[in-house]
Amino acid sequence: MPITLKDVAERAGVSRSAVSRAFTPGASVSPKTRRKVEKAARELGYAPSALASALSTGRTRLIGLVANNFHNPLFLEVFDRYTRMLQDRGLRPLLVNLTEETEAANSVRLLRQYSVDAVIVASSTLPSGFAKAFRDAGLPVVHAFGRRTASPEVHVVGIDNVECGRMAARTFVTRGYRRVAFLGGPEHATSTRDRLSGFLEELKRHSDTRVSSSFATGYTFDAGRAEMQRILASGNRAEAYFCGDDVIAIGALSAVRDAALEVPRDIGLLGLNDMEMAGWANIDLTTIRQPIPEIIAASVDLAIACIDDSDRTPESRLFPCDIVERATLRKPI
Amino acid sequence: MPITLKDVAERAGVSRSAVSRAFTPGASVSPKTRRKVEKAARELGYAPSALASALSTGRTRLIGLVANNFHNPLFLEVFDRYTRMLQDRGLRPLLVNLTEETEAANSVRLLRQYSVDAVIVASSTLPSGFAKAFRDAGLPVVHAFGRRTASPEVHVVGIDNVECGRMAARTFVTRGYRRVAFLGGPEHATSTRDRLSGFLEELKRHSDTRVSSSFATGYTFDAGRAEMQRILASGNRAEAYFCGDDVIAIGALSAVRDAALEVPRDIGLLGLNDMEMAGWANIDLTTIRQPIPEIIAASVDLAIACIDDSDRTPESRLFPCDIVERATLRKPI
DNA sequence: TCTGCGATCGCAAACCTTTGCAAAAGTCAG
DNA sequence: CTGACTTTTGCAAAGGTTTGCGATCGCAGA
Repeated sequence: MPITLKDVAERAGVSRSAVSRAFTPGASVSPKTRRKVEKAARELGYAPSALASALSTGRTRLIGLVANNFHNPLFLEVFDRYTRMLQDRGLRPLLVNLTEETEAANSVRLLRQYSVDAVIVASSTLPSGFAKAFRDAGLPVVHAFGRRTASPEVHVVGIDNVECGRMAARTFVTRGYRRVAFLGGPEHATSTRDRLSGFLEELKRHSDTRVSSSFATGYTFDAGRAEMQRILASGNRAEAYFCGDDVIAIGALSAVRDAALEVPRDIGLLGLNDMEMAGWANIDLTTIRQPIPEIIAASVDLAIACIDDSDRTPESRLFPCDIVERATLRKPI
Repeated sequence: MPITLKDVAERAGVSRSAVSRAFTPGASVSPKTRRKVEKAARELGYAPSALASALSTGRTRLIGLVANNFHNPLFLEVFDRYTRMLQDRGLRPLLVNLTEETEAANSVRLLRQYSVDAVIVASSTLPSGFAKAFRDAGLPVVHAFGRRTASPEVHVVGIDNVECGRMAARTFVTRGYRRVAFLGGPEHATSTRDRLSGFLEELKRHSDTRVSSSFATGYTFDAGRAEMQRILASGNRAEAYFCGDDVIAIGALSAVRDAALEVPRDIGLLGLNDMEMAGWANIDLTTIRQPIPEIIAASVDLAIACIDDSDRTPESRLFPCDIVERATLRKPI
């Protein structure tokens, strides 16, 4: 039923190889045959089978895009950019949803069955065992939004969470906040811990500041709101909070407003990520922008590089973040 | 390098066919050979190549998941459910991002190259030409979140937008609103038009109500906010607004609050979709819930059915919506 | 006309699996 | 033990493409 190389070859009066070469950039074909082939292909509506091609070349042009966070709106933007960037480079994303998946072996089997050329893990919370399992299965792996370690076992692209913590601390200090706090995501998450440690480290240099910290139970609106409510109820609040994520900050913001407090007059909030919603007029969250486009571009480029050179030594590429000035923090003094 | 059928066959001391059959549910294999094969496969870490299998069977178990809306947070939930539901059925989503794509031919070529078994178009705004182009290329197509037409050209799963409009109208009437309005998405979108026509139709039966309508320029927060600001500035506002989408409603809500008006005392708002955010405490939007899980399940089931019976006559499956009672509309009187 | 040399071309094998068919093995009754 | 079955097994072809290798072509120079 479908049109194959052979059909095109017959119609164009050339061999199958000629047709194949006409569709392979850089292959040796005379302009004349190329024209004949193109004409025949057009008339027949031929589309080369990526499957068969993959079988001979060993390249599927399929990239496993692994994610486990489908609740943070930021990831919609992430998917948008990944799919488009991969498409632009002639690659296709095979989306793998690891929500509730605990067994790396399953995902490995799945990715190997479809012989993806590489895997991009786009998650800050996926246990590192997964990335390692993929690598051990011989798949080139890039962990985007991952954590830099001293001797990385897979390629990592992301931000320096420790430096983000420092940046938050400096931001608070230069704006005259003296009693500050960290309102993180889940305590065990490595990103949370890194941000906190940078935050504390930088604040140590300012002996006139007091700092406290607490953790929301998840990277969600409700968790952020609940934690801020608890803080406010305790009657012992800080002047400004560095939240582990925009969505936590937005939850905290709602708790603050419900308590009839004003932002930034009574309490300051600083988010992290700069998701689209942070810019909405009713939120207008001052936040640390994570350079998503750069991270995504770098992870795709790195994945492509790994395909050709499958055992290049793992590297980490970290991108600097910057403050997006909005309305939930006092201006610098 | 990769382990193939042949390697397993040699190690198990059986033929390649035996191995293949051991992995094919329902094939005729003796328990003894099955055990031998399974043992060898396990020891070798064999994963059957979906590609080669696809080449023989003509089935890739790949489903093209086509979308063009990566800004409405609702779609994150949609992707989550699709990927998981497809995974559960042993199918894989090949995500195709059609943002800014105007030429259906490109997408057709792409989907044919990877010989997807079926295509699910998940979009309420994609021009119907795309779905038709896919169908004309011989691909089974299901249009989810699409529009029912008298004689559908592809399978459609979604909601009855006209009925949603009527439901909104009835809701307003039973709560004693007499000056009501429609604040739709882009005027040309068929979903917008259907909702409006149902809304107007139902209100005709209530001669004591006055109705007006206007349109946001897109299904976005900013567009909803801008349109509501325009309305408020005109000094001629209605008592309650039926918004074409939650995100528009949330934008409108922010404009209302900025104008120091109170919801629902001064102005009522009704959304459509019930996205996760609508339930956030600082929004608490009364809205018409679209039964996403049912729509997605039905569209996947339909797609699967189409694979086996590729020219079954197109049908539409529409699901009823219901009101989610929250805090932006008066209670029924 | 003949030689030499690239450029182009076609053959056929290879990639890995499935499956129709026929042969082999197993089962069971008589 | 035989014959009539049924179940299991292996062979080989098929599916669509790529690619190494040897053959052919076109063309320039002698």
